[in-house]
Amino acid sequence: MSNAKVLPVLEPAVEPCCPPLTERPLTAQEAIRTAAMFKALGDPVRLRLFSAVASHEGGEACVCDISDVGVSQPTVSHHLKKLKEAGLLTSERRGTWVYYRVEPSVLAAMGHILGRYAA
Amino acid sequence: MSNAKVLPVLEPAVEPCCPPLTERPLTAQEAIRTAAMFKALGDPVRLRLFSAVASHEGGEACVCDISDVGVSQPTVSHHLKKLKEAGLLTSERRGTWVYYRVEPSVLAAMGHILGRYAA
DNA sequence: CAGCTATGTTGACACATATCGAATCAACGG
DNA sequence: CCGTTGATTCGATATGTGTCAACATAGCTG
Repeated sequence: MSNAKVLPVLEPAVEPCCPPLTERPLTAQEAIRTAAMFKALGDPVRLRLFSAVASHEGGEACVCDISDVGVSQPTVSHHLKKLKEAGLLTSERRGTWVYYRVEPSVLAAMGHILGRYAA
Repeated sequence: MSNAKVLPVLEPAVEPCCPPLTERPLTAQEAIRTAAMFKALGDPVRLRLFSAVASHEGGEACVCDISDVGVSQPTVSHHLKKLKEAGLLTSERRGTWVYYRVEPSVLAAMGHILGRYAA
């Protein structure tokens, strides 16, 4: 028992977690956290889905708009779930369709971690 | 024999390949290319190794300086090879030790791809 | 309510990858 | 030239991951 911070999935790595890669060597904890964000974008299908949402009008898109990436519908759903778990996307059901939206803070954190190279 | 451009490892995806994720949906080709870069940083051990090199004095470090990440020496070598194949690091042998150095252009490309979020 | 469409979930499988031990290669020193 | 130390490669294995078919769920519409 003890504390309730055990569940890893409830912490989508949104908070400003880690310093730029050039500042000092990351600790094991920081590396696990940061790697999860990069890993989420480390798959071509996920990257295309994310890009489709990010570039869509209004910063959001329903699954029906973005599901044409060459894989089956369950696979699309699977990848969207991964992106959501990584904190990169949020979803909301409005009637028949489910809309996905980009979470800017996590992208900002990734840009921050890349440090001076990203500038 | 024929031409010498057969080896795939000679194309480390350094050139400015892709637009920001928010500009338009990535094509399949672009996504494969971009995902490879993010994937390389999507492992905690690789991230720690890369951070150790990036934050080391002079922007370079020998394997002996950074191999204390909790995995065996062959595993360290394996991950460094992956980072090199992704174009994130370059290596050079000087006497007994091998020195690794950050390739800034790839990091810049990643920052560019993150788009306005990284700023 | 019945049927239809849009998403999500489950189970299974093929493939990739992270890891280690052992062997090998490279440089240095006696 | 041989032994030592650092670094990579090889072989094997366990785990992770992407994928799809089948099924389940949610909401609209008649």
